[in-house]
Amino acid sequence: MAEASGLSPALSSAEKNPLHLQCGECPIRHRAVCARCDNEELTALENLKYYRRFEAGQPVVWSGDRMDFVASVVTGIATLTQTMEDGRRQMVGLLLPSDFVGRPGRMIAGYDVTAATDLVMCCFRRKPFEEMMATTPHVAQRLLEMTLDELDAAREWMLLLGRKTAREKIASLLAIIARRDASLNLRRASGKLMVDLPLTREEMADYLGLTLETVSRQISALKRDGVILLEGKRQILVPDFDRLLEEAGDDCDGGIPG
Amino acid sequence: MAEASGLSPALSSAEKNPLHLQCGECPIRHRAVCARCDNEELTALENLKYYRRFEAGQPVVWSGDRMDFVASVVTGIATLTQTMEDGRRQMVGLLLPSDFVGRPGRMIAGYDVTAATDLVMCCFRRKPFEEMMATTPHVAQRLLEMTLDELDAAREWMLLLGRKTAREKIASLLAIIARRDASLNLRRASGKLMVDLPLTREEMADYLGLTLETVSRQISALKRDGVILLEGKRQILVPDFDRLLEEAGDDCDGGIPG
DNA sequence: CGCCCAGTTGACCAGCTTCAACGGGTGTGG
DNA sequence: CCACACCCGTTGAAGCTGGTCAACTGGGCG
Repeated sequence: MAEASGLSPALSSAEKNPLHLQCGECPIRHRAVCARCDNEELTALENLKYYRRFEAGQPVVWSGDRMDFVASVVTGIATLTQTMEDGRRQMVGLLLPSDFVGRPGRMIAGYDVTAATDLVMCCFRRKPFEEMMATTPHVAQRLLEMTLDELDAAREWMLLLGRKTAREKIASLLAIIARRDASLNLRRASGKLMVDLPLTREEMADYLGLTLETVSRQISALKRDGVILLEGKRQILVPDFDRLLEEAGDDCDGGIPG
Repeated sequence: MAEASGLSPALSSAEKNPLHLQCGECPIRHRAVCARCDNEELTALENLKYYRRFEAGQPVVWSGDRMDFVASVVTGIATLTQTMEDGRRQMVGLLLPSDFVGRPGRMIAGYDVTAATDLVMCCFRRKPFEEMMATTPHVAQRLLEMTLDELDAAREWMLLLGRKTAREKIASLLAIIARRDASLNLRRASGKLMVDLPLTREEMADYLGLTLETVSRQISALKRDGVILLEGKRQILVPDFDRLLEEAGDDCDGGIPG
């Protein structure tokens, strides 16, 4: 994917390949690591950045590989997974648009990063990005904020993994995805809504610390009990979001305020 | 450690209360949020800080409470836990000396923080600390680094919670504690070593997503199999650290390099 | 058409939880 | 001083949740 510059009009037809997008028109401008940058900083980033695209299923990096860039997810979904020698896998992060990949100061990737759907990432070579972080405060500030948010999310996930039942886990996953894409559209999740599942049953299982069979069974059970309705395999209709939250075992406010 | 100023000999008798410690003599000086500060910044922090002590078992803050300070653990251990309405609990953080508590920019605590042992914390009122973060880069830089480390730790914990067996969980916990207090003493964990368990069986269970009975049984099993030896209930002798790592199911290098 | 992949469902089983009893150490009050 | 309670920890027995193994369906595609 991602052919070279101005040529090859055939390519952009099907995929609208954003070989270079102005930061000002970027869909994640207000949420990503660049959110707080002023115009000057943005220009600096503009000169540093380049886009990469990955097809669904492709690896972005493998754990242990050298990784010379950091990046923001622009569109699509990526997963962060850890694998044990015997093959047991656990997803440890779900990267949605505006989420950040890579750790400044570390050049070896700590996790497998995989494109779960077709994916566009806005990349920066590590070194220049680190220099920018050292000289301008806004990038570092925003990155701290985002990292703290991710830490909160990871901790909520720990509660799910350690203490929730399979049924609660499924309901929680649906609730989280619903909330995240409501917040992307600046809405509040409630009432009747549609959740577009970007993951296979196996990926959900990796996320939830379950097997794919259990995921399938519990989705069927939630459907039987009227908590959800399936529209195909990946589209899920939630008739009553509060009911879903009950099933998830969450406090109804759904986590950390502020 | 550091008697109180000049006065109140009665107070310092039983507990050696460090009512004020010079930053230069602080045991966590080189690892805490202040690690990178220069002398000037350190003086500023010196004027901001105050110590608080908590007895084992005491709450530091409850989730949902207003929290007007942030703090570093100086000595002792604190736990971060989340609780569901029906009482299920999951520990989401284990705070050892030099670890940071509280989130700049947020005034409501997101978790229950409890002293697992007698605890001394170096506290800063939130507002002045936030101002300091905004004006001097070193505190914010170090906090970002620490937060990224915590995120890595949380993700390793997710693998444990989601995919490891009870036996592996116990072995992992012992390995983590051994590594952490080896690194405090600037050693490398290996060969024969002693682990001082600062937690009750129930707290371990909360950490590992198990019941206290399962924890007890698996510790007994590891003892039977010669992986560990008990010296009392809380002291554990590990004859061969590599063997323990095998039991933990970890890669032998034990996690993220760099 | 046949193959592969994602998903569903069933039968059986293992690992962990639940419930319960018990032991040892410590603190307290008669 | 002992009796008692309480906490922490250990161990046993039984039950349930979720894992394992396997068969089957339906859709997409060479």
